[in-house]
Amino acid sequence: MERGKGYNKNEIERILTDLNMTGFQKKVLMYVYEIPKGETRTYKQVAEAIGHGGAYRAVGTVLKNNPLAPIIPCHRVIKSNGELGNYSGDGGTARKESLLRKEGAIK
DNA sequence: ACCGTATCAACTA
DNA sequence: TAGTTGATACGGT
Repeated sequence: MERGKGYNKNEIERILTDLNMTGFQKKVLMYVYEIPKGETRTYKQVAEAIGHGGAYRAVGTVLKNNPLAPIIPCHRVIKSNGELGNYSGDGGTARKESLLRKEGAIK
């Protein structure tokens, strides 16, 4: 059941608040945190899901600043074109592709 | 296929 | 307060 993170949605919200994150930042991070394994979401879809439809650019800005990189599966967020986009984590976009392929989210 | 423009939020000076 | 940046999207040429 537990993947080893040991964090709950409530904990994430508490941490984000403690980091002085704005509502937009928290919405994006929490939504991405709830993306199920094997599923991928586009930046635009995430933006619309949190109520900021056209803020797909801002979504990328948030993930780039992503203070919870090891706990939030930011690698599940891709471009609307089906491309992976970019990734500021260790290994860069190559790592992102590897993770998504491993989960079966992509071919 | 390539380039330019549109749009939104956060960061820095 | 204003200017710049950025892990994008879409349309026109």
